[in-house]
Amino acid sequence: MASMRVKDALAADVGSAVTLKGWVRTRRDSKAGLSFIQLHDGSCFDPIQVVAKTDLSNYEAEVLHLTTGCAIEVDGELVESKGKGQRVELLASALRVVGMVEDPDTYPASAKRHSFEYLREVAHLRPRTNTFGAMARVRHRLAYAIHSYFENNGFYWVHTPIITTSDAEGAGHLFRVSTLDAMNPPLTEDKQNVDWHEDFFGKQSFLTVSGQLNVETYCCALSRVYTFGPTFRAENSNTSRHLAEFWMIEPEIAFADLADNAKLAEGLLKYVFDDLLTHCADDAAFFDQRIEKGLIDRLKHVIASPFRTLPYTEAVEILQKSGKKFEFPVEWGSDLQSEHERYLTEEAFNQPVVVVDYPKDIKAFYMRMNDDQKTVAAMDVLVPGVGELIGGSQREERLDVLDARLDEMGLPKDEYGWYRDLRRYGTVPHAGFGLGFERLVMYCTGLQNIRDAIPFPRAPGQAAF
RNA sequence: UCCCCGAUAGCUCAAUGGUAGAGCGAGCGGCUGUUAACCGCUAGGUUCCAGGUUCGAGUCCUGGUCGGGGAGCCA
Repeated sequence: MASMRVKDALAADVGSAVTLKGWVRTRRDSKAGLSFIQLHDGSCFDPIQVVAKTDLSNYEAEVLHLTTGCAIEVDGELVESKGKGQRVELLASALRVVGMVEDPDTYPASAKRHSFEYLREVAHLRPRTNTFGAMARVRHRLAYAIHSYFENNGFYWVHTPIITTSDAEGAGHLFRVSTLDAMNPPLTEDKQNVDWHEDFFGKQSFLTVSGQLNVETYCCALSRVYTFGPTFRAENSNTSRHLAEFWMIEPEIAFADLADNAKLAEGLLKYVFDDLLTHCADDAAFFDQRIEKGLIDRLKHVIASPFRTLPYTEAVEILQKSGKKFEFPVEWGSDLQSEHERYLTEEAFNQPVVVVDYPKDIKAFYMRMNDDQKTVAAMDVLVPGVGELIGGSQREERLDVLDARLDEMGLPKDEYGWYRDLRRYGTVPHAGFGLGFERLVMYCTGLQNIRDAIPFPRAPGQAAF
């Protein structure tokens, strides 16, 4: 008897003899001499209906005691369902209990609605629910689609380091990595500081906040590269859009400018949205129905719309002339707030908008100076529904300009030795962007809290499981 | 980190300062090719923690812990 996934069984021919293995969602008994068991194994959104009749040897002893969460194996034949709601069902010839629920009365994820807040407290069981099973599958498919897109377009995946010794990337607080004894660290001669020379790497080390600077080096050799891995921010920010540990996709392309960068972002987003709607149709339908109405139409709208490029300066003028009352005033030189971004992409244009050429004072040192000496070649991709999804830039490839920017921002040049070397030995215009993976998952599922878009969320004070 | 809100049964929530309640889930029974079924019965509580006010506190006050929403920061 062939062991099969529920997903395949639901599509298989009537008459097939199969074995299915999974967990019980619900059990309903009929005194006509049978029980209906909804069995799921995570292979797809839908469970399959198992029909267990009283002639099973363990019907009284075990089947009638199955509750939500029990693990079972079922041998049987796929038959046309006599009831409504499903094409086929599994008529059981044998049912083996693999793992019972110890105390059904206190099973934390019973067959009822639970709040997302509660399920975060039982993160080891939340994948058994519709929403988090679907989230996990969508997450997988998005990651797969991202790799596929890059593979199809000649990119190489570069594994940038998790541990770095650069403490001057300027992207928030870092988590320290150390093997020193926290209770009794070695001190410098004057006893005023910890002597980091004694630490594992001979200097201070941290968890990475971005793979960008590293991936630029491979970009300037392999031409088209990307990173896809975890990043860490020790910011004490407690919001529905921030995590201490999150995954980021950072492509980097050589011999390319900001327009090429925007085109890449557009191509990537459209590809992964389309792939998701094709390959996770059942999960997408669930999110569209139960989490955010109109989700699928929103994604289709992005797929069908050209992305509009809009210089920051024009964006500010549009916002100022909009007559719209914003909580924060709009003026040239300050960063766009979320409400401004939403207005531009939702009301002003109703299409994805790529805002480019931001004032240099609000952007990072490595972004390429424009000829006006006031703006840099940075871009934010704004999409209807959430606002900013991607941030990127053309990188400063001219060493003298880069050095001037480092000086201007008070950053130590000696910390950027290898980064500056790239500009001395065959420098080339290049560009890239960062896409927060969990924010992409949020956008594709409608989930409102980023902690529900990752299997095991890490946030200030939260690292159980 | 700042502002606001909250914490009562396994879960979701009620309860004017005066005997702690319901729905779901669970157990038992009934009924039915059922669809998060339906009907009945039963069990289930240190009302987040520590103080305080009061004849009396789930309720009011102070402090703490945890959670949620918003802001800042960003991806």
